[in-house]
Amino acid sequence: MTTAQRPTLEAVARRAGVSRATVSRVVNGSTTVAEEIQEAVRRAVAELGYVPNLAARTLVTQRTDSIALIMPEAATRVFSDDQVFPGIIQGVSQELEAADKQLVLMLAGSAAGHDRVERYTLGRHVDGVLFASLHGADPLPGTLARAGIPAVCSGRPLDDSVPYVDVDHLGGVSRAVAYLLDAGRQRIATIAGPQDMVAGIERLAGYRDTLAAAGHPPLVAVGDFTRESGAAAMRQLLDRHPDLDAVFAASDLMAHGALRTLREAGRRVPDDVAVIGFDDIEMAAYTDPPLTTVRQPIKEIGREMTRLLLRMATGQPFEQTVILPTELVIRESA
Amino acid sequence: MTTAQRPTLEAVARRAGVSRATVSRVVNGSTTVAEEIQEAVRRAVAELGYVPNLAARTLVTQRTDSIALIMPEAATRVFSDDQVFPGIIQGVSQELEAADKQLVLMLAGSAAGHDRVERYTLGRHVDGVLFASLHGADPLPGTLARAGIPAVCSGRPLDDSVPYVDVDHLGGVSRAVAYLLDAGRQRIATIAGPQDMVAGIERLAGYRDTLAAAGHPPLVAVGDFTRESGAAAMRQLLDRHPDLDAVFAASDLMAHGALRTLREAGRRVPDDVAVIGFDDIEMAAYTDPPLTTVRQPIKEIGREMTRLLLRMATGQPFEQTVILPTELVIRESA
DNA sequence: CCCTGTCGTGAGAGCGCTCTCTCAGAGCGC
DNA sequence: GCGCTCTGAGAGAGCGCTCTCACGACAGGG
Repeated sequence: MTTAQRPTLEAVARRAGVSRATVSRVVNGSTTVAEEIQEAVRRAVAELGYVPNLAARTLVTQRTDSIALIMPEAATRVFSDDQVFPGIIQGVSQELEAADKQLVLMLAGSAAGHDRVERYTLGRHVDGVLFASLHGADPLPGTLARAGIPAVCSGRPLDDSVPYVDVDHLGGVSRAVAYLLDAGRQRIATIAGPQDMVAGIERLAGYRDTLAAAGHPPLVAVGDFTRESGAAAMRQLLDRHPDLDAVFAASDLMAHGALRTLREAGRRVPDDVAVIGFDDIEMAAYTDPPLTTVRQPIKEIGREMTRLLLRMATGQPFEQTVILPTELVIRESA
Repeated sequence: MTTAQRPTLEAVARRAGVSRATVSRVVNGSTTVAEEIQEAVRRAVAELGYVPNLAARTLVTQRTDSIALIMPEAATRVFSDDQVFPGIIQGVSQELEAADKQLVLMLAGSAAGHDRVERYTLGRHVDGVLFASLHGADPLPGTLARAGIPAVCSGRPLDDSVPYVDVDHLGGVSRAVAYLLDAGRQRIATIAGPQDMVAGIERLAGYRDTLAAAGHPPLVAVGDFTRESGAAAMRQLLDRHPDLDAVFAASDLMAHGALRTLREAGRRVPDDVAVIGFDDIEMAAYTDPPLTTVRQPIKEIGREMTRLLLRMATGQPFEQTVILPTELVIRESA
């Protein structure tokens, strides 16, 4: 334990022959300080290797210069290989880096974990809170909003309590289904996601609407975004509708599971059954056959959430809703 | 902005009819306070919804109760779908939660990002630093160690400057290769990982050693842990050694790429060529055929790193090195 | 020439907490 | 009954910073 006492403002001030206040002004970029004094202060800072003590600053400014990113640890989507998790983090991180703020990551798994998150965020230990893939109707965003703590969700919160960033699920799904229809597919089924998550709900709605508009009946099985659930749902669909000739899966992972089931059932893809997924994860290009899918800009979600939050935190005008575009990526499965 | 003034120690003290010091004692779990007074204080805390101001506490205790996890943003391994990243975070997070500390996540991509990490960690804004998959010979761990700031790496740092946690690469690889030998494979090739990363180096060494001990010549191609590189390396190997009958790939992603190349080349797996990967990522169970691979306990790495760091930070005795076991998972590709 | 305004700097008061030091009072031996 | 130790609680000093306010110097207008 080297106890090399770190230099304080005081030390810098003495060395530069000015007052603490002046050093503070220079360090924080005030323009009202004479050029040569600024120079002297900066030299002293460099010579002493001065680094401001954030705790002391926080104590008086009431800013922490850090924001929390809350992720539900248990959520299937988060820790499987669908890359939503790393993608969002990466986006958030980039945007925070530009703003010179810190990222405090909290995985809220257990009930105890949730309490901890609540204590920490409501205790104003961060300047704002980002929620990634909310599970159901968590009251925390609303609570934070009421406490005046900026918060942003990814995906529309069920109670509309805070601003959110989401992708155009409906548009993406609609394009995917339209593509299948254009290709002459007659019996288009879907493997839907969990119906307590916005992504699950919206993607199913998009499927229903587009199909209804074309006068086709919906063929629905429900999964939970995982491969296993996709494989199981596919079996169910084949049982109930042996004549289906296309499937839209609400996640690439489920599409992957479906692909396996189809192969086991002896159906050729895309000849017998066309398959389209959603997400465009890394793996989608490497399935057999490569997966046609709806790409969503995950990293952008993280970035937009962060931008929105920072605007809220600094009192700038901000939108209640940001919707990012999705895109149909054509490969070989459809 | 609701400016509901948050209650301070002072307020709690007044309400409970005691001094600030006593409230502090109760809040921090000192035992030298009479039971009924503790009770009164706790009631006041609950009634007022008091939450300690961490910044104020940090200012005097010099503890921040948070630790930094540094990840190289650019590293191929980190943001592809090999799940090393989420796995480590999850492990770290669980262990920190138990210790009631916060996780500050920093992605050090650019040179500017690296500077930022250095300033932040050397500025003692965290109680300790965790490095995930170091790239080459980063001097930062050593610098931190010299500054008396606890740090732990995943994988042996090239300069041995700080304690580290790693898995038993050699043992795992050795078991995999021995398994291939036992199955009567004669021409066993490897797709190695990048040779500037410990994981890449050690896994290749394990392959060489085991093969040499059995009197077989090494057949080596080098990749960078990604699918594409695995596919390319496999092509190279088939070109150079058309008679090979087994491949050990240093990552599942590369094994996946190799699988595709082998299929394109008309080789059957495992009949013509046996394939073994390393990592046991989620996807390994879903390749065609399902991948035999060496499992490494990623989440445990995160947990062990954190435990080690916390021990260092609290001045308890700690090991310089923790090696976690690997395990051969037999599926169908070998 | 004085008064007012402007600009740049310093003095000093806290921000909310912990921790040392002090002190009151209880218990006990002689 | 005196003085000792011991326990439990309070007083008060700061941790390092920001920010308001005051103040001196100088310029310009009356």
